[in-house]
Amino acid sequence: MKKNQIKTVKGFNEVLPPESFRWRMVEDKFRDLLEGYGFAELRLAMLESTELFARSIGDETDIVEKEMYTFLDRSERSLTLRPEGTASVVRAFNQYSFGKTSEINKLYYVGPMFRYERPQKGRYRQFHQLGAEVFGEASFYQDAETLVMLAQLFHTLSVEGVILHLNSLGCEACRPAFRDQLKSFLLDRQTSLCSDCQRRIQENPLRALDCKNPACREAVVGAPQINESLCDDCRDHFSGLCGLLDDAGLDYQVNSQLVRGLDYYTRTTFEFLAGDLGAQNAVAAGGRYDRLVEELGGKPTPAFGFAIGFERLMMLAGDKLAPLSSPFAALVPLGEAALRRLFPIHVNLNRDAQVTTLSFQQKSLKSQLKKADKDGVMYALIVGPDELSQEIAICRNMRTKEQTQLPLRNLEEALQELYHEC
RNA sequence: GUGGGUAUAGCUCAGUUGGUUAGAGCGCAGGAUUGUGGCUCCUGAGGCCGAGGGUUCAAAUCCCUUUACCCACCCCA
Repeated sequence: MKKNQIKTVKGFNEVLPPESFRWRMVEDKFRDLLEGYGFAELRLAMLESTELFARSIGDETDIVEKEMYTFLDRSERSLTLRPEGTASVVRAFNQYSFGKTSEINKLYYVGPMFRYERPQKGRYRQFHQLGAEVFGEASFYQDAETLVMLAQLFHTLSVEGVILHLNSLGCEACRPAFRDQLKSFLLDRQTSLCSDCQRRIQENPLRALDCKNPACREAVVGAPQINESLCDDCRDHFSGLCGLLDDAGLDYQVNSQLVRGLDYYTRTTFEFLAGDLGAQNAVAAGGRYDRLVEELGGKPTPAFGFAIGFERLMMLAGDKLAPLSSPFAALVPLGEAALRRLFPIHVNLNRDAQVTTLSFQQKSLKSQLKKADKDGVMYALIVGPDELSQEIAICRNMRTKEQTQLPLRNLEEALQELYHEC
């Protein structure tokens, strides 16, 4: 690395070949699955008004307090690179009045998110999420459909050992009472909590349940459980969902400590946890957020959504994907005249798929065949001065070493035919 | 923001108590075979030893500073 070499900024990792091919395969599978369930893609802005995230994610959350890329632009507006996708989707849902044109809206997105954190395994400052949101459906059937769909995605990608953790956070009817109950529980044990949790008692007491500090974990043993104070509606919603998951044969663990780092969730919340991802073990997470659309200025609209960490998904799925396909044949010209003759055939054949390779560099037969072998082609089509004068091409089967002659005049059609045969 | 580790060729890594011109494997290029791939053999290109400073006759090696990367805490997808 040269002294003045300019490099990517810290934590902004790029995806290079051949990894980029694998990303495309996984992304395509995600799109196919989601579109099969009636979702449509939204391609949204990556830069938003800071206020959007402060209002949706919650200004007491770690994300908003210390992890956002926030700056003033030349007009002194406070802008933020999006740290997650849901806020933007809800903003768009309201801005473009999706709710008025259709009862149910199912939307998905794929793209980079930005959080200013110390990078480590499975965590980057620019990372990518595959996410989806469903608006206008309050039924627990929707929660179940979405969770089963996610499990299907993992199955399609041969990702194993991912466990669904599930909880309900209640709604505005039952959560306030629980919060108060939890608050007084925590206040009694205030001195044994970490400083973060002491601060959280007032603004975000639920978060203390999820703290990983050993002292806090011990202190919250015996804390009031949210699922014991759910209202009847929330209880029915949660047990209805669990019943549907049982019917679908989808395993899950109810985890009453599971709290999301974002404030907007109500009722169902979940995480898909993977055993072999190290410390960053949540590969997908989400839940229901029935109040957020209204809080961001829209009509009251129930909603359910999730996001998948693309990098984390790739760590689980990456090496199980099908190998990359090879080009079918190598065109091997010897001399300028042969190259010139083969060029139009080459470009015509590659219109829809990579059928042929062609070197423009006048390399030796030996090195061209070497390259053809490395590329894994089925055939090499050799055309030199001798073949040109006889109007033929030598067609060498790279596996059997068998060589036949093809008329140069119909070479394009002959290759086309061979290609479609295999 | 807090710890720990690492930094030598495109990649993976050796490099002794400081001592001539810094090494291997893989990869890349060429040749052995004037027009036939994989195996083998030979040859070659490719390095400011992360950067800056210091100690020394002499530094990849010792000291200081700094940066980047990795892992963990934290947070989360």
